[in-house]
Amino acid sequence: MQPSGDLRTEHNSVRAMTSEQLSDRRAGILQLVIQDYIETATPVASRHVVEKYALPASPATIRHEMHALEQGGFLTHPHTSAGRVPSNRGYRHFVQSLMGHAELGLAEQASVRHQFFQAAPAVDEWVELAANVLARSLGLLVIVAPPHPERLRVRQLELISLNELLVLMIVVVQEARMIRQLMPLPQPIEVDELDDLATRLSWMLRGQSAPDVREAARQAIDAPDTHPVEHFVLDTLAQVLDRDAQRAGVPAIAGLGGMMAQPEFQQVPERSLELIELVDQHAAEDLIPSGVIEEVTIDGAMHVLIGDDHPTELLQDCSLVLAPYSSSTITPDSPEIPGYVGVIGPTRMNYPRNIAAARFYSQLLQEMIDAVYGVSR
Amino acid sequence: MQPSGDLRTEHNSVRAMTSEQLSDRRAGILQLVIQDYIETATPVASRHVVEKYALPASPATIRHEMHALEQGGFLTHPHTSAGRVPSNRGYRHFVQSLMGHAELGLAEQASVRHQFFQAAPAVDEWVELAANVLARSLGLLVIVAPPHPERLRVRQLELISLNELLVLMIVVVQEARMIRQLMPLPQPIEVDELDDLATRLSWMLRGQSAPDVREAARQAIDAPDTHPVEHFVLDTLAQVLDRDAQRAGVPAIAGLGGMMAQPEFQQVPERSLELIELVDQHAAEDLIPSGVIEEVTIDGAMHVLIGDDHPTELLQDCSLVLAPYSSSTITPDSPEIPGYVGVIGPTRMNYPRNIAAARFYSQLLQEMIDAVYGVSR
DNA sequence: CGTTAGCACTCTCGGTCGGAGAGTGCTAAG
DNA sequence: CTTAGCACTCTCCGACCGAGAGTGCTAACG
Repeated sequence: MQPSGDLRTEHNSVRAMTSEQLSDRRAGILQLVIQDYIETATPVASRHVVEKYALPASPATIRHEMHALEQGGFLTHPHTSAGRVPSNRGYRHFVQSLMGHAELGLAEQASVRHQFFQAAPAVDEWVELAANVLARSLGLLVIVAPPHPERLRVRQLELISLNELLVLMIVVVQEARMIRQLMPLPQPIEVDELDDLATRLSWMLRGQSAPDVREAARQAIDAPDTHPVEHFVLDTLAQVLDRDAQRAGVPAIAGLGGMMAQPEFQQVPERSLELIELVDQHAAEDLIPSGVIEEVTIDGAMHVLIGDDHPTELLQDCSLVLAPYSSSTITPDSPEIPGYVGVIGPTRMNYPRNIAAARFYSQLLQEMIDAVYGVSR
Repeated sequence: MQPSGDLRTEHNSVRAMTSEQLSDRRAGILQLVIQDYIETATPVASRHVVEKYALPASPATIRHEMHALEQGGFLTHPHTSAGRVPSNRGYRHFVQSLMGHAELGLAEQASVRHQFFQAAPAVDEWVELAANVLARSLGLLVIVAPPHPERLRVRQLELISLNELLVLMIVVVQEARMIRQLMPLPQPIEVDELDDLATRLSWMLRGQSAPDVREAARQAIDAPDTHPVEHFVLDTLAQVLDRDAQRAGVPAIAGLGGMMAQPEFQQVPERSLELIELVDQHAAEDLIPSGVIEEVTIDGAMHVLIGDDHPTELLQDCSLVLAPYSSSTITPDSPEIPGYVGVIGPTRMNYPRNIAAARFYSQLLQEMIDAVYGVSR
């Protein structure tokens, strides 16, 4: 799956706009208003926009247009005598039609790449790094998840005796992850015997996943001449494979600080508190609705959820930019749940920049993973 | 080092109190005021305390005593017509002399133990778990760090060929940690040769730490008949040992949500924001002053820092309970930096409970580590 | 001399009021 | 269609006020 330039927003099937196409000027004004509001976070007044952008029209005219835009549902104003604020619909139209396609600056791209090549070459590290760097650069909440296989398949098994009754099990799986597990034995075993067992199982299990291992464990129980520890090891291995398949996909979350510094969170303590609590508990599943993850798994396209698209009440006034990516190791017999780069911020977020950034980081992560894990022999 | 029941607070050498010993009644009132304030977070009035605790005296009398306590520096009041609030000195006296010795309830102890035995047996997991469970139970910020050796010593080395030019290096160190490192090779090497190299180096390096490995690398360069990859492997190994010694001690932080829910943070957005930012960046070193860590490394005793003991301005109105612990694997030739369980909350924290909890968790962690890693053969 | 009732005093808190400022919507003229 | 003018509305902010809460002081009492 190649991250496509294609952009999905919810509601995009609903072409409610056909009835009232926006004139060029009107669209231009909408764009200016949205850009200005994104920048200043204050309702934008007709007069302000005229002066700031040196429009060839009077405030009254602009007011007229703004009024029309409000009728169309693209703008609102918080009270009679305040400037205009984009509505969710306004943002949606902005993202779909008004805003151009942006890329991250080359200097920034280079600097980010540099940091990634400095880091230790492990997916977890990259994911963590991506979340931190991106969060810092955007000042928003960033959630980055690694792609992970649905099932892990054994590649190599090592058993290291720590003492008579304690063994360290190391499993290298096909997907180049590594799992370690301390294993207290039910009965002692000789070091030599343990080594033999490890090499034998390592051969036997190559390419197998949890269900296969379970099957092997069942057979080992029936076979008369096997060491009792063998069954125990197989059993533990199966458990560990399952457990780690779960754990492989845990996302990194960063940027709570920047997020809380956004003006929309300064005044609403109880909403802030909820959000802090979610992040504190690493509850990524509550921050990114599972429905979108499913869609993304199927179509692999970037998604932008704006405002009340969001099912969680907590994030009513927030938007989510989600850029999925997969490793190229994906094959029919080892299906994979894609990773993603998610940016969460107030609906008043810098969409062009955030979308470009999420796309760039997701592509970079994909590249990095492919470069290192892509070709296995 | 056994976590001792001994309790240190800063300033405890200063016996400024000798000049004015508190009468029994006065001390009792101080205790009531502090307990009440800890419970309610509102300034406590003379009348309130009389009614709530059915004191055999009138509000006026209590007022008199409170006045005296204020003269002595144990209480303050925020403004003329508010109840009394404990001062830092008041808290300090409370912790040192007034509050009794508390233990965690047996039911809670059992439940926590249970959770620990459920978890995967790895120090990192325990540390993470301890931070989460404790934070949730106290509703405060909790920082838990694992003890970690100053130097890592090699126990076993594995080299797993992923493809022609990419090798996964796995180092098991004496301290039962495991390090993995992906290593792009400067030139290809046969799989058999790689296996040989691994077993040979594994023997050769057993018990050695980074400086020794560096030395070995230097010798390998001079020796004429060694495969050029050998030097490269040794070099990487030395780097990795150093890097991981750093990384081994990273603390887990949890409980920001509960902390921000404390009334003292509801009204002060900019202070909250700073704190959120520190936690977001995992800046444990800014939350726990390094001076205390040093002291703790030397004397191994619990410490309680109250209010302006804290050098960081940010935590002026906070207290820190710090319970250090070490693994028993510590020997003269492998010095260890102790781990700790730290609880940070407003100075108005439940000291007896928090101290008991920190002590219990630190002892539990020590037990767990000793049970699994203590005896190595 | 310690204790207590009484009372004046002080300060916060919440609500109301009013003026300044900001923007809009409407209207009528260009 | 555009625009100047103007009335209207709503927020924001500071001032003000009264109620309530608690203290500190004083004087009387056992």
